[in-house]
Amino acid sequence: MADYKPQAIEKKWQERWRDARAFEVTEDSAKPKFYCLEMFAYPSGHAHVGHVRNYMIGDVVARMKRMRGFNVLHPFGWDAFGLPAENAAIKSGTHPETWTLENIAHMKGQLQRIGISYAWERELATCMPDYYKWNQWVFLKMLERDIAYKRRSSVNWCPTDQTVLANEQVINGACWRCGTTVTTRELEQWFFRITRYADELLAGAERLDQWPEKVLTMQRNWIGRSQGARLKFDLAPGGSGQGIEVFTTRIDTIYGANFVLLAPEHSLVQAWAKEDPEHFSEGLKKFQAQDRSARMTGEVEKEGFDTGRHAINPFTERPVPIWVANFVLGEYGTGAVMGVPGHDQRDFEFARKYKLPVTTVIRAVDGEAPDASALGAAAESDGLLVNSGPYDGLGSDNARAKLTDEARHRGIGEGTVQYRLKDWGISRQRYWGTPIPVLYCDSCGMVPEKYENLPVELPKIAEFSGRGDSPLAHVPEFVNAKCPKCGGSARRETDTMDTFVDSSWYFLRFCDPHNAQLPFDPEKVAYWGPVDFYSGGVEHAILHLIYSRFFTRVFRDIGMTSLDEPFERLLTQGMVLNSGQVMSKSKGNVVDPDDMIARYGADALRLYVMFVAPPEKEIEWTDAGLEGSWRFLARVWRIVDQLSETIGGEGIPGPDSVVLNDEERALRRKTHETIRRVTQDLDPRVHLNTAVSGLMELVNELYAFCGQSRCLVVGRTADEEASVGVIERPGTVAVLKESVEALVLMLSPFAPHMAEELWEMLGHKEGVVAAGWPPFNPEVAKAQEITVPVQVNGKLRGRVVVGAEVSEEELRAAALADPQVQKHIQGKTIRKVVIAGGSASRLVSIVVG
RNA sequence: GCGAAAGUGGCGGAACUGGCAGACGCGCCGGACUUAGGAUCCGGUAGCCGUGAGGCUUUGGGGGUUCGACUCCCCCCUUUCGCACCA
Repeated sequence: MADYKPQAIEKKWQERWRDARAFEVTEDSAKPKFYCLEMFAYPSGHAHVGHVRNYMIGDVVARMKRMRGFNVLHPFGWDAFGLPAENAAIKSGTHPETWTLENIAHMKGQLQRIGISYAWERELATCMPDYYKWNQWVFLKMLERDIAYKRRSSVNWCPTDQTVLANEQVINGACWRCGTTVTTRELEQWFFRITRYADELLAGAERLDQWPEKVLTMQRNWIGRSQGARLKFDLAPGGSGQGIEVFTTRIDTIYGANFVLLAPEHSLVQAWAKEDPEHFSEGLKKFQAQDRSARMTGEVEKEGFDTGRHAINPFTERPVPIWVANFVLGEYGTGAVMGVPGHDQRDFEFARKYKLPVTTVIRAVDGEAPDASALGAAAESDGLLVNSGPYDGLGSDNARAKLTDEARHRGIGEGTVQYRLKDWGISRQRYWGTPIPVLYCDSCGMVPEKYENLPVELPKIAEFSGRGDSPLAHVPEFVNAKCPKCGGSARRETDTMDTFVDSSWYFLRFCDPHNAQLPFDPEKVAYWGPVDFYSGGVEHAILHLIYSRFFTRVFRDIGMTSLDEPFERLLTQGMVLNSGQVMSKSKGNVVDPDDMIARYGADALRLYVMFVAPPEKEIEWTDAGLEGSWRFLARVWRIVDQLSETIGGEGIPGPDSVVLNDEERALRRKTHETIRRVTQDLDPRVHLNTAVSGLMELVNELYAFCGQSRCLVVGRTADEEASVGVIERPGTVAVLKESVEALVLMLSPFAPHMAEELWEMLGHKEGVVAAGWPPFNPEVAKAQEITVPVQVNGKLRGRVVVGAEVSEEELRAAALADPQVQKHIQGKTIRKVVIAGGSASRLVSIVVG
């Protein structure tokens, strides 16, 4: 008998897996494919338990699917470009590449010591030229299709990180990475036209029925589709050529539009400010002092000033004043809105503050016309139109259609759809990213780099100052280049791409990671795609997951794949907390997996993290819980170790070919019930915690069985030990063998090293994958006798034991005859007897009165 | 403010489509084994009443539907997350 010593076992199997290239795969049409992926890692240094939980979840799924006969692609890689590497360079002088590669080496070791079954030959790092070359390739394709374009625009600027941020990267007005309040800058920037796919991304979300509803809702809100109309207000007097176009979703309230509001950034405001600088600079001054993010999030009070100009409401044909208001956003819609104080709360507050008239033009279908002034709030619901000339009496829906039609006929407006989603700004003024492959030539203007010149490599030497322009701009040998068109002198673009570009298609590259001709072979992606199971943190609900859906469609449109959606099923795993807080170096509460492996082994660590809570939920780290999992594994080890001599031999007859007694049959039933339960919990449910508890129950049952049948030494007195003999009954040997083997196989996705070791101890030459998932036999799982609970007036009063094939009449008679039940029904009238449930859960419910 | 999810023993959590609430584990209590055990094996463990058989109460609170509700419906409370002037 040997004690359970995880460290030695784990090392042994990790070496074997590596030497046998056990998890490498190729396309194989004989097996169904399964693409299992965890979000790849940013190589920040050391992975803590919170990071590796995700890889453990994916590994259980991958290993289980392999055993169930799937050809499983389970790759891993590194999201290796990004700011922390560059910041480390500024701080310590280490080159970003050195820093990144060292971190990758360390973290790879950590993952290998946890025993994650990756196809390491497919490993990729986005900072390598053979990867980012294809970022540049896609960029050029996007340029050709007008998906990539450059424009000067007002952009989000993080003063700490000294770079531009995409809208998706600004959280509550602050930088997603460092939390600094974001400011604005006017810059020439490259954009990806993700808005072209807005409708498709929205519609596609409807079909993602294996994604968490929460993530889909967040994406829908982010895309923010609004159906409405654009409508032109002419300027008064004279209604000269130029007017003000507004966007509204409530054209049904047009007769209540008593003013027009312009964003301070609106071009007309800028023009008028030139004509009348005194008046406008006075008004605009207070907005300039206001924080942009505070303005965006509505923290500042609604304020405005009168331009002194008027516009004509195109339906009432009356002049209305034009005001500038701080709550109107320049970048949404047309930067101008119509003010309907009776039916829009913001406009109402504005009107009240500046004493502008309020008109009611909608009344409730079954009520009076509400008076917003009396109400103290705008009546924002739909209803029936009043005070609206020829449109009086129409419902809001109907009126919107009619008014939009009328506006179109008159050439002053049209129905339109507006999105909150904006094009994705991808220029970053940083070094450690993919160079944008374009040049600026004095005679040819902007010229894309030629495909054959890719990759445009990052120069090795760069100065890391942390200044607000790209470090590449200070490397003359990079900047100065020849124009690909005319051969004259040209300057290279010195901005690099947002690192979210890298992660938007890496899952496709994994299908063909060493392809030197193309980003990937379309046939390989056709075989492996889409990702069947994708897991990662919910913090990527919008950023990475919407960009990836966008990129997949771009690859589709350039003919590289027929996929629309990249990820079939998404699991967002919960975080690991320690002392109630997220693990972080600064809080000093990180748990390093290597420390836990040194104490309890990787298998116990994996088992604990999988068992303590469902994968989606956050968990609170406890050493005691980990120890409990270790105890369970040691318990499995002991029983298998002790039984291995008896059940590990050759030529043992199976349980179908020997006579079984009641106890043996019961153990067999429990074994098959467990197979059914654990299988379902893993696939398709991914309820990993209950799968583990199912295995624990089976182990408890095995101990009880062995205790009774005296075939186990553990826990006995010295005297008793002597009486523990050789197991004589062939039935006992047969059911124990079946049960223990099923246990070891089902445990193997969770505790792969120990399971392989035990499997070998049981006399098997080939590993657990070759053995396959244990088969479930419904005949064996079926109970011969069942215990049926009996309720009287809804309270549990007794249980009757009957044959599994009992008829309803027999069951009713047995229930009524039960002495416990009798006590509660005696002398009362039986009103009703309900026999409920199918074969799985039966119950008798008696109603007396 | 709007939207979503969730509230179950001392703790983490189970209960698949309305059918035996508290599986499994942690912790705690007891027993066995033992020179000893923080090892191991066995047992107990929601609360209250009762020596016991058993009874009553119990899934955030209140109401409802049903033979039967952790599960469905309505109201309220709490927590977490997301959105937050998008016209």
